[in-house]
Amino acid sequence: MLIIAGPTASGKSAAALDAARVCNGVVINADSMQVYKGLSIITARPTPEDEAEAPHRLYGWLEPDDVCSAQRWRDAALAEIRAAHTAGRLPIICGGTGFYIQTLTDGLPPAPDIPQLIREDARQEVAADPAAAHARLADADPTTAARISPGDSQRLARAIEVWRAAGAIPSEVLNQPSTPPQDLIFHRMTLVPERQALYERINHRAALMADIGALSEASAFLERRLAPDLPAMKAVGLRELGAAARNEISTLDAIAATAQASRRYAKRQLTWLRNRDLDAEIWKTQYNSNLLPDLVAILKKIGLTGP
RNA sequence: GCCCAGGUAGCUCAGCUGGUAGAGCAGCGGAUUGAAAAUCCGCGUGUCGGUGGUUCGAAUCCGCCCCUGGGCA
Repeated sequence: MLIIAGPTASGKSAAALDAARVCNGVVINADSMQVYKGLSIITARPTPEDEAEAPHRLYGWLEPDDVCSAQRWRDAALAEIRAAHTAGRLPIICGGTGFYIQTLTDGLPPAPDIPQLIREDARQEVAADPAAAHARLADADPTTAARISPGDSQRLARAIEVWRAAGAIPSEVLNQPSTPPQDLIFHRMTLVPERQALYERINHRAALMADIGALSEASAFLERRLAPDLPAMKAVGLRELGAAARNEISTLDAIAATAQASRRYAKRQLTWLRNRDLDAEIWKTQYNSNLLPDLVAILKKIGLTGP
């Protein structure tokens, strides 16, 4: 199977679509926001026209108030990969959520299911007094506390909910070997555009989104009045574009804020790709060039397509 | 041509009476063990317009020059 990664706006989707056409593939989404319905423009999902050209999976497959997770995505992706192989198609994982892809390639240690009540309690405990929560964790589980910054509310709450749900400290619960799938061969490609060109592309794309209806998409989504801490509510630009739709801020300001948040996101992705995806083939790309010939050459080299 | 006001970080600007400079924003590096487009940690990145001078010492005082904005002609 093929994995195409890269920061936001690096051209992953187009590359994946090209690859799918060339070698009878099915594109499987590995983006934590594109999994939700109702966020197409804002998350730059492949268009219906794109989707008509090759099978696309795990795009918009969850309701907006649903909660995806690395585990959940991994299970679904593995099922899609098996299905593709059964159908004689090449699975092409495409997305910018490095953590999701890591759970696929490296596996994930088993962990307890967290009852909703425990999850909420843990969050409240951390919100009420982060320092005290961190201190309690440090008391029981110094190893885990040491790797979590006291200000990192998300990981702190996670550690506490595992602790509560499992009835054992996280360093014991999670310290089990993860098992990567033994029967899958991963061919990894990472698209890395030059930084300035990437930022320009991001800026341009933010303006384009507003032109093609991002404001009304955002306001329609926000009218659902979902809990603000649901994952889908954290899509870059959602709040800003919604505020512009309600005339609370100018469209120009919303575009600028969206572009800036996207640039910061892209920077974090690049950090991940640089330091985590060490066995990936790095593709230093330029936007004005046609990637297809290189892509075909690589696919042939690794035997994923005929002569 | 003359008179004002300015020229300090990528941007907007602070820097009192001389002791080789600091805020915000932007940016950069890193972490990432099941909500990751999330969450968190770290970092000023500088010919103080140029050039002479005064001084132990100049972003700061003085001369000349250059540039920008405004005003008067």
